[in-house]
Amino acid sequence: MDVSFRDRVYDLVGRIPSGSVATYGLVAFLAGNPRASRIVGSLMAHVPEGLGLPCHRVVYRDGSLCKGFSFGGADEGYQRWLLEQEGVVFSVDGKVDIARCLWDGS
DNA sequence: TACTTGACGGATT
DNA sequence: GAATCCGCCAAGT
Repeated sequence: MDVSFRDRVYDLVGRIPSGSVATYGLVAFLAGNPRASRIVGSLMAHVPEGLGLPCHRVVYRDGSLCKGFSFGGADEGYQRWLLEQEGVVFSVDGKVDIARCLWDGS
């Protein structure tokens, strides 16, 4: 395969449907490296903006977001707002309800 | 070219 | 239940 792990991650993230979310670990798993979750995060932090990847749909395993790092906005509330606009459900904890909105990779 | 750091996550202590 | 360790790949220095 002449495609890098990185390219697979970009492709997968770009396929996350609106109203669903994926976790770093899930993307890493689908990309072929179940333990490379941190790599996914690292890639998201350096992903070319030109690809227009919906990075805001990628969250932690427990549904929380990266505090201090938001997508397209200066405050973390922006990412939550974006997801809510897409129909993603949030729990009372202020986290994404991944039990209901987790993308299954289809 | 080599080393270090980094949006994570699961297992272990 | 909380804290720590290890593993993975890419990008920056």
